[in-house]
Amino acid sequence: MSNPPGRIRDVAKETGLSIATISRVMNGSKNVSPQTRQRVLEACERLDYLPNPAARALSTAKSRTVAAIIPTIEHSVFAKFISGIENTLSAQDYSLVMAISNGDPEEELAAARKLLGMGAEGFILSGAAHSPALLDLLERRRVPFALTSVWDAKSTHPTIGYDNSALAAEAVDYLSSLGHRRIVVIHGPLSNSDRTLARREGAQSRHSGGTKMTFIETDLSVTGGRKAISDVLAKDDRPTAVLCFSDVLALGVYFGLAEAGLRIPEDMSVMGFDNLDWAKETHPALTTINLPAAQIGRAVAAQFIDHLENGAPLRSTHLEAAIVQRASVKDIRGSDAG
Amino acid sequence: MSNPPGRIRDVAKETGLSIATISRVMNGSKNVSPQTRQRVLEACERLDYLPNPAARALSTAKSRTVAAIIPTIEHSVFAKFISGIENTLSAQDYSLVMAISNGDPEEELAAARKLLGMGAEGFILSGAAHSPALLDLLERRRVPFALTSVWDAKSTHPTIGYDNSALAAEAVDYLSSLGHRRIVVIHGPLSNSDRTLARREGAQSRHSGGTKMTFIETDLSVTGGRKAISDVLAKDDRPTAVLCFSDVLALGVYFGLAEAGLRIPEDMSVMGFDNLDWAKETHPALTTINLPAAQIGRAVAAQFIDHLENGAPLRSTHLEAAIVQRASVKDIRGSDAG
DNA sequence: ACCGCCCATGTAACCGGTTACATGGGCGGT
DNA sequence: ACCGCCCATGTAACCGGTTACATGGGCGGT
Repeated sequence: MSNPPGRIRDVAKETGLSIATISRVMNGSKNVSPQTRQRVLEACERLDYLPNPAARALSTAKSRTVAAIIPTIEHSVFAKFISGIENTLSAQDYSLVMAISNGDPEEELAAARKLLGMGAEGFILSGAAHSPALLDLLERRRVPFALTSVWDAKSTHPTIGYDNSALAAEAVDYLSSLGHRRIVVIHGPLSNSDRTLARREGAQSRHSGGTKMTFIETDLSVTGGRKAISDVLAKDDRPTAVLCFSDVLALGVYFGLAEAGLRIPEDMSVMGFDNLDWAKETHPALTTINLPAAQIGRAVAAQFIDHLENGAPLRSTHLEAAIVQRASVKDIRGSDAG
Repeated sequence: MSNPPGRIRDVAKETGLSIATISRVMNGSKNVSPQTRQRVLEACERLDYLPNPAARALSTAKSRTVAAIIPTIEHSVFAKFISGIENTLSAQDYSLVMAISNGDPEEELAAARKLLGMGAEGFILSGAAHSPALLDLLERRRVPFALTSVWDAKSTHPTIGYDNSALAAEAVDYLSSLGHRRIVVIHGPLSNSDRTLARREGAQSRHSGGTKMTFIETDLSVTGGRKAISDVLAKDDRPTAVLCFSDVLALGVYFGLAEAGLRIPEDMSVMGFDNLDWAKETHPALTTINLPAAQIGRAVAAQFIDHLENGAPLRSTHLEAAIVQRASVKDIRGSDAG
């Protein structure tokens, strides 16, 4: 029957009403009599009518599309983040268009142009560092954007996330409080990851007194973590604890230590960052920092909807992240006081 | 200057040309003189002009939007798959809209309606089993779709992926060939996952002769794998090999065996399915089946583009998946011939 | 020198919605 | 009984592109 998808004029014809009334029903306008509404709804059902989103977007000048650019989707933290965004957006009939930047500001800029060309009317960016050309582009076009997975009260742009620097400092404090004085920090590439940089700076801020801290940069992967720990083991001065700025790296450390015949936490303590699903299942269970990735996704998406529908300003929002104490860090106070 | 985003009529005014010519330049039509083209391009640059995608979609009746529905994005295999789709699509200025069904056909149907309402003109579905209402909906609206991560020559719909049943059978054959006669198969929920079901049936098809096979259904997570293996260890009749229908489950088995003080593969062999990034880094390195997730994503996206642009039919495509032999499976021929 | 064709460009209709404004029927208040 | 207001509904312009068809200038062939 309706070979080309039903159009609003078909529904009007079917019901004997005008297209304006059909449109009012579809948009939940109040000035429609209940009988008419009912009649229209039935006709829509019969004709399988779905309003054409392009036509709607054109006449309302609203695309109901939000863009997100993430460095990678293969890291679970970002997958959860995207999933949180997607859920919240689609519940309000918004679409998400996303792009993957591989952490490269130039790729990010190119992706943003594409997404703009797809009608995105809001941008969810990851991290605090971006090409000035990108920020300029968005500002010139008056497209709102937010920086996520970071929280920085001093930023001139809205930031929604946690305080990477403070969390890393907290992790070091935690290890110190349990008597660890020789700590190796393993982290992913600093280039193009301001979040990693912030964590490193936070850790470094605790680099005082009797604590010796060494930083190792490696690939952000299980492989990277494993490589890093084998380098550590090759040297003489072994740390008592390894702090990884991602659970993925910690998993590599687990395998590296297992291969070397070292036990966690008896021979070496290991702490992660992320609290991925499996972190509680490792052997021993991984002590880590719980990052609320899905929650950030939901929060930022909700803010965008509120902004686009009601003009509510985007607000910087600090989400809590806390240490989850499990079994991979040992209290070595007294036993090894040096 | 251009507070509202530049429109095609602004560019026309700026260059003294008509909107038709501007449109021709933007679409790469051949009948435009080089000087004019140049002049238009410069004006577009100056005015920061990007064609309004809604207007374009409305007048061409093409949204350049493809939908993908996946059961979850938190499993790396799907994250890679989506990433493959997204890359290929965006290179041709198509957008991806995606939804997560949690493996529930009703949620999938609801999501599909939303995505249709967002203008999707092609659907990438996961697995072979879907609500009849969904298939009916898509067929009635003449929206093309493909079933992915499965390959079934007998399906009436295009399937793009690997043969889950054959791969599982191959895995069992491989274990048998190394002397394993008591095999436990650990898999995720059968309900709503025809892919898991196909694998189970494939394995079962080898349930002949002297091989004893036991199937355990659990959550598709590290936790699930760990729970399953601890149930196995609690019983008397221990298997010589554990085949997991996901690397994630295998990781749980690794931790469960480590906790029980059992060594892999000396005390028990473990085999996975997926070949996730970290599989080569576990200790011992995991023998598994390499599923070409990103490749499927790229292949299906490329087919959709070709279909939507040139009318090329969607073709069922069989992608190779092969066993990756690493160190987690032991050859026990001779040592334990019973 | 002139005719005709081709190519670059323009005109205007159209895609399918939304919404400001117009219209008119019915009901309440006097 | 009549007036006026309100509410349900309709008319038509508009959003910003694309494209079929129209137009006219210049060049090549005779």
